[in-house]
Amino acid sequence: MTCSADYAPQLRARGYRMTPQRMVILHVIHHSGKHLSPSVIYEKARKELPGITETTVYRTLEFLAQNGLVRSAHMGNGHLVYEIAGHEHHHLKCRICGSEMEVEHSLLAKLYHQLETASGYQLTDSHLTFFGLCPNCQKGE
Amino acid sequence: MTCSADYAPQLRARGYRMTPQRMVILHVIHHSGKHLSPSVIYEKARKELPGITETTVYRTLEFLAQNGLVRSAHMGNGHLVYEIAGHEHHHLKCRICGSEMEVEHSLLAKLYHQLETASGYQLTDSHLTFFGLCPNCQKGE
DNA sequence: TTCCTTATTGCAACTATTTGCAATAACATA
DNA sequence: TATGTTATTGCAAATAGTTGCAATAAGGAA
Repeated sequence: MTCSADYAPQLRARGYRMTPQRMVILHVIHHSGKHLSPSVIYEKARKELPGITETTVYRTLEFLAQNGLVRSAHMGNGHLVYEIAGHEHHHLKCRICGSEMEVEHSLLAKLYHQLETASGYQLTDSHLTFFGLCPNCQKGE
Repeated sequence: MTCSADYAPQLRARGYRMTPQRMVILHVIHHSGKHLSPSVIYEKARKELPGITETTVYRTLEFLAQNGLVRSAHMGNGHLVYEIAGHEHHHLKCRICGSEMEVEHSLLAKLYHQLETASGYQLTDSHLTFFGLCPNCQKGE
C-alpha cells in the first residue's frame, strides 16, 4: 500500500491530488499480475477501504489511464479491463477457448514506425488485442 | 433493402434464419459508410421497422459479428461500434481531437505472419485501433 | 498549524447493455 | 400448401457504466 504513495508526486506535479481511494485502487491493480475488470477492482478495493463507491472506481480508472499510471485493454467483449502501466505489451486471444498470450510491444516497433511515417500520426502506448485460433483449437476446426 | 436478402443463404446454410429484423439492421449498417453505435443503429432501424427492440439490436449485432457479416470495432471508450464486413482495415485515432484515419490491413500483413510464426496462433480478421497524436495536435503539445 | 481553493468523492438518477423466459415465426419437410 | 421444429424475438427485470451536483478533503500558502 505504501508503494502506491510513490505515485503522489507525479499527480501533484500536474495539479492533481493523491487520495485514499486512488491509493487503494492503484494498490489493487499493482498487486494483481493480470488485468482486472472494474467490478473486480471494486470488490477488492472495498475490502481495504469499505466506503469506496463504484462510481469512484470507474472515474478513477479512467483518470489513472488518462494519466498513464494504468493501462486499459479491450479484450473483445466490449468491456475494458485494467492493468498497471510500465510493461508495454499486447495480447493474442483465441476466439474459441478464450485463452490469451502476451506479445511484447517490441515486436511491433517496426510496424509502428511504418504507420507513423505513412500517416503523420505520432503513436503512443496503447493496448492491442489480436484475435485468432490457438494451436489447440486449430485442430478442432 | 433487397440487398440484405442476399445474406440469407449464408445464414440458412449454417442453420440460422433470415428475419426482417436482421435484414433491416444489415441494411442500416450496409448503407452507412462509417461505423455506427448500437443506439444509432437502433434509431435508424426503428424508422424502417417500428416494432424492433433494443434488445434485438444488441443480440443481432453480436450474432452478425460472430458470423462474419459485420465487424465490430472498439474505438477506445469501452463501447463497440459496427460496420459492414468485407473491407479489412484498422484505425488510427487521435487521443486529443478524436480524429480518425483508416489503415489498410495489408500494411499489417507482415506483422501478422510474424506473430503467427512466433505464437502458433492462426490470426483472423479483427479490427485494431492505434492511438496517438494527429499531425495537427502534435503542434499543440 | 490554520485557512482557502478547488480537485475529488458520494449520492441519486439516468443511460447502456445483458439475461431469462414464454410467445412468435422462419423454413425444412411432407 | 399445411405442419412441426426450434431459432429468434419482445418483454420485463437485472446488471453495468455515466453524469450532475452538493459536500468533502487534499495540499499549497499564510
